[in-house]
Amino acid sequence: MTIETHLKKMRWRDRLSAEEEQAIRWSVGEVVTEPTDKVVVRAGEELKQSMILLDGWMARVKDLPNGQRQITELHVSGDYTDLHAFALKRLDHDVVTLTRCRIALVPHERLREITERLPHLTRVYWAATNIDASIQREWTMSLGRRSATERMAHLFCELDVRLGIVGLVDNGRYDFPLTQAELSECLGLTPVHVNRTLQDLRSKKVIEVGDRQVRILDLKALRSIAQFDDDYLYLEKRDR
Amino acid sequence: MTIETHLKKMRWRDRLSAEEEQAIRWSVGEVVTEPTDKVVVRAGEELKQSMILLDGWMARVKDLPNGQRQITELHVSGDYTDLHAFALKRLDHDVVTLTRCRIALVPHERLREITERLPHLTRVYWAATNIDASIQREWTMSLGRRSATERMAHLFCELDVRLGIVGLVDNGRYDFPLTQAELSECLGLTPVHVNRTLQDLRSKKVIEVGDRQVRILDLKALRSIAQFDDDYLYLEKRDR
DNA sequence: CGCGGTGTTGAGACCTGTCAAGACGTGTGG
DNA sequence: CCACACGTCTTGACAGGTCTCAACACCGCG
Repeated sequence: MTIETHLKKMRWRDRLSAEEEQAIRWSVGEVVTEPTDKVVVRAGEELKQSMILLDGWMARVKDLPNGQRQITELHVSGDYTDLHAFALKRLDHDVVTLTRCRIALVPHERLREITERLPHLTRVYWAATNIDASIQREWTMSLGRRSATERMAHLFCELDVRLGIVGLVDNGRYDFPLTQAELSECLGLTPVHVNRTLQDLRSKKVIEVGDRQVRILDLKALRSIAQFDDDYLYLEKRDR
Repeated sequence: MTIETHLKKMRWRDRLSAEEEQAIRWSVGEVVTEPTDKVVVRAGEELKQSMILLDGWMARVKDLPNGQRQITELHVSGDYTDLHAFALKRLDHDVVTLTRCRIALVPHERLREITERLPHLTRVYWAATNIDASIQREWTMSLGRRSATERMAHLFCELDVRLGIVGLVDNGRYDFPLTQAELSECLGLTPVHVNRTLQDLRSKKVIEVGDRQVRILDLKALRSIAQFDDDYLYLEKRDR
């Protein structure tokens, strides 16, 4: 995968001019590879660049003093994992790899230049961070109001859509490299209960999870369990 | 309260030039008053303006098809309640009043002009929406990993800081107009359990809640219960 | 061959939810 | 001024979802 994956995702929601696409390509500096389970960005540190994930899975993680962890968002190919760091300068959470990852680094200096010269692209990227926030809002709702089964079904629906956008879903099947422990950190559950909830979904014959991949057997039923509505993913073109 | 409250909050995190402050003042159009419990913005509708809350309390609410509700963020005087609507054009949640509110309306046309002419102010506002997202992330963490008592303590710590910024805390005391039912929608609990959790905090002699106000008796203990750390509120000046 | 990480299962505890009833305060209308 | 309705807060008994702790199976890998 290349930076084209990121462009593909951006084009899903906005019409980008040739100049803007060129600016995006120009903004990318070094491409690096990071191993599994590496804390790529640590909460609080001063940041001079942001990252576009080309290949692999990453996550935003918040730590509690007592050692508990909450994953607040998952990132897949084509995602800007910490574009918000450009405006914030430091983050309130870690950014970690969940698999081996290829990452394109974007110096903030270049993003700054985009905000100086390309107001429309700036608004588009602004919207991108807002959509991240929207996803987080949906997770908040899941944690507050959905049962374990619903919450899990919802996550798999979300990933189905987000991976679909960048062509990573094949016939209801997609790679899913998280361990049950990591999944439990997304869903606010214990690993044991994640295991039981997976069995519940499996027994309902809507989804199979295992072997580092997800297989959706009955998307309609899965969405119905999750009360899933993709509005919050803003999959539409708008003038910005 | 006037638009000055909003400026006060902005100045907490950024040095604004005279031109930028003027642009903010210029951006404000009509000021309107809305009654309690009004849905001011409904999820999905096309938006042409955003709102700065001058007086009162508002909230972002997400509805589930089955009628359950989750409040994903509370807004107080000086907050932009839906600045993200500028880039997104529609929202994935409602924005509602919790009290009688005075609201300044800001046409998106003027925000657009700011993004065309004032890149620094644009980055500052971009950061503002990112801080909203950070608050939401912290709520996600609360819902995922903190117990009812911790979660509630955390919320009251957060409000203590956020209201303090705009001068609405007097000696550990601040107005708090939410009903226990509304509080339960913030915390992902039932109203009954909110009642019991309040009694728990009260019996620990750290806080008293009632009569539409909060009185913090022992801030240190409250913060310790909540494992509160205000990093996520970004209360520092940075060059953007 | 043994080890660590991951997944699975069982029993019991605990936190939070559900349901129901009553107390209290406030505003309204007779 | 009283009667009443309504929203809010409070309490109790019980149910249920999720957690805790512990043990074991499985597997890839050194």
